[in-house]
Amino acid sequence: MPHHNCVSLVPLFSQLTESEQATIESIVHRHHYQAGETIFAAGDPMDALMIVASGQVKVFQLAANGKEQLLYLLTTGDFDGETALFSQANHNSFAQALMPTQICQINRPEFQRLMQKYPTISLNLLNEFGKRLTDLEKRTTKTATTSVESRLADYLVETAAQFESQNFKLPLKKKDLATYLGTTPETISRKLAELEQRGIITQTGSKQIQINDESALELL
Amino acid sequence: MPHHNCVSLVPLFSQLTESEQATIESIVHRHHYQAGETIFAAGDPMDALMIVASGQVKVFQLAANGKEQLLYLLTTGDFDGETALFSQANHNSFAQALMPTQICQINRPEFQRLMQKYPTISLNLLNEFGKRLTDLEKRTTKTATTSVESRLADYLVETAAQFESQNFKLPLKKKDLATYLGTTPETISRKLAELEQRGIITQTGSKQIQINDESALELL
DNA sequence: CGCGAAGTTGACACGCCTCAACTGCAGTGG
DNA sequence: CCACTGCAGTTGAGGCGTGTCAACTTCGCG
Repeated sequence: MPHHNCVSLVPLFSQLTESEQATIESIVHRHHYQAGETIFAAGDPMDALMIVASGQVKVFQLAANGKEQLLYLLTTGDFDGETALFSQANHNSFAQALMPTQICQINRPEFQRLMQKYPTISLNLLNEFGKRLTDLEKRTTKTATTSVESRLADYLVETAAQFESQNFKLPLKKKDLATYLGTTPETISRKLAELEQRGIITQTGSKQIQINDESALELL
Repeated sequence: MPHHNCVSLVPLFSQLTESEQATIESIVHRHHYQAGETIFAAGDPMDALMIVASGQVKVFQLAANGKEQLLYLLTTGDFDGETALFSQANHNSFAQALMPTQICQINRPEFQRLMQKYPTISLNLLNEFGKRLTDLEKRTTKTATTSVESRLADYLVETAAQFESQNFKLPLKKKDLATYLGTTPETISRKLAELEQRGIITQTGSKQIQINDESALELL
């Protein structure tokens, strides 16, 4: 099996020359996970940056009552685990592979050396953090202030934008989509049925969605 | 009126020598705001780092339906506006002074020069971003998965920890506390009354809270 | 002292969660 | 290749938490 190149996938390193990237590639540790496997769990020591080379990873937290909250869905080129690459700390979330997934890791000391050597990396990291903060702030506001219907509509519009198509397949199980939107699978099911009945969307296959009236979705 | 020193207040610059800090202090722009005044609004161009020298600032978003979500409460030494110190962008939130407040600002180009000159600043910034992300992730999970009662209890415990006392004054109006916790003033009022009736807390004065049974609060 | 904002309390409605039963689908092994 | 099993998704009935609206009280400040 050919080794997937991780480093070149990540915007984090994109300003570096090819030979610099190759150097980094050589200090990376590779792992493979099967669908359903746990990559890290809350409480684990956080000592490496994790890059998704291929596959799909869900990052989530568990509340005290056992309820799950999906925080991020990582695909090729995404990374996580940076939050405590500076100070020693433990993970406060879980990461689980949703399909066969290749992961590359760079452990803390090595990553810190890289940041010192190539200051552009910290700038990229800062930018990425900024994006995530902005995104999370928006999500927090949405979940706290609007109805499930709005949030779902919003999600559909955003997802269509990502796929650049009004007809797409949900990248998540409805169960996971529910925890992402802060609701339950039952409610998702009902709201989708309602949107379909109103003619705003059509559910062609399982997870296959066709948006008929985007403007209707946008005004919630 | 004596100029408050901003730079030395902020952990961001704490590794620098006094003379370096003094240099930075000299390029800072000062502003004064009265209670209720808007510091920036969503849509404004974001071109400066804002440091709170004294006073209190609330940072919030407005949802499409007009509802408010309190994101951060900034006090002396806190800063904001960094998210787009790298790429040009607009604010997506509002900032409003809650009392007479001194603000120091460093605009983008100057801040960028500083970061180049003193790499320690970007590391500190990275750390701060990490903390905020972790905090926001936790809050998102809480609001999405637990009841208002839990969230309020949690908030009380955390606030008591900050004040290092079981008897403290809420630093916010209940109205704002409500938007922070993703609920309404009425519900806050009722839940506090309920906690008091259960003997878990006592409300001595307006906004004055006395925690009687912290462990009861902790298990929601 | 008096005004306006903040906070309280009650009645009410409704969105959404819960629980449970049923259906559909995919993977597995006989 | 088809039954078997288990999980994903659907649908229904019911109840609870919390938002809403309105009236009243209290607080804070000029």
